Amino acid sequence: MAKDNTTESLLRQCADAGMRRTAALEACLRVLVEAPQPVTLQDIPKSPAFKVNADPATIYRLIQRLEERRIVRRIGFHSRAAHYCLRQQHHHDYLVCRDCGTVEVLDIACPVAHLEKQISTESGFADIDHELEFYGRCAACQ
Amino acid sequence: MAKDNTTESLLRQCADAGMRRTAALEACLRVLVEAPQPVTLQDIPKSPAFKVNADPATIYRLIQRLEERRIVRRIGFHSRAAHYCLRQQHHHDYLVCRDCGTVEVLDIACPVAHLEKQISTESGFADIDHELEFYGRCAACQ
DNA sequence: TTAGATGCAAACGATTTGCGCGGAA
DNA sequence: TTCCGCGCAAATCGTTTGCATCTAA
Repeated sequence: MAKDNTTESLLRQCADAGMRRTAALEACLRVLVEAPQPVTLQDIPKSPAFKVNADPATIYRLIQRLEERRIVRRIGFHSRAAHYCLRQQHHHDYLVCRDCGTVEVLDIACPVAHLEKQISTESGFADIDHELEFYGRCAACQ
Repeated sequence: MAKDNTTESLLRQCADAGMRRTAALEACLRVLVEAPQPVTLQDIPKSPAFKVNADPATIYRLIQRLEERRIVRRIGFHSRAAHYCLRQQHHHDYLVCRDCGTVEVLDIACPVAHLEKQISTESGFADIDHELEFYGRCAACQ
């Protein structure tokens, strides 16, 4: 498979936002498109979908630009490293094991999306989104 | 003011959980009791409520033990440093500015507490709690 | 007396930044 | 041709750990 449509459309979106079309950018986007769950900066070059060489600093700066342009979303979890996923994908909430760090994507209707507008009005904050994670001990760690 | 009841009761709780009653522990607890919002490890010794000298490593290990005993809760936000607050205090959700990092405590009934049991049943995870933050741009940063 | 706490200093891991070269537009 | 993006290397920052000493119980 060369470039699937999704990666291609993201690349166009990046170009429209003033980013140059480089091999590293394309590789990062492809990893994000194929990732079943949020990835860390170190995960990215390890993915088989990442077919070029790139310096960690380059990946860092790319993701930073993608985040500024609101193409990717940063997620905290509780690990030392930040995780990232595409905003274009459907919003998810997560279930994380506090012992082993396993992340599961929750398949529930997000229960708080409707609060954003209300909070925005009451607080004066703009561009509100949210992050919701459940933490517990997974079956294997109990 | 010497030792308010809250700090004193936490100290007892710690003793019951096998921790020794030390000056550093008491100072940490007092800072947490008085903090209007979650604090970082570096914030703790800067607080006027922290009246002794203590090494960062000591504070780190104290908070770690308090977290293991589930006396304090860790919160991610998106800053580099983790934040901590007392679990005994009423659970809160937060509104954070993505530009300046300001944290506001949200005064809303938490909309997801009731989901924890359901998620626990469906996933096999135990001891579930959650973290919910809204991110936006505060009035000053717009 | 003695297991748990502390201080000091060094190790770590994940970014984060400065700089000069190279390639997309 | 220009300016953005890249690799390389060094600097930061927030922990995290090893070890010898101290002290609450």
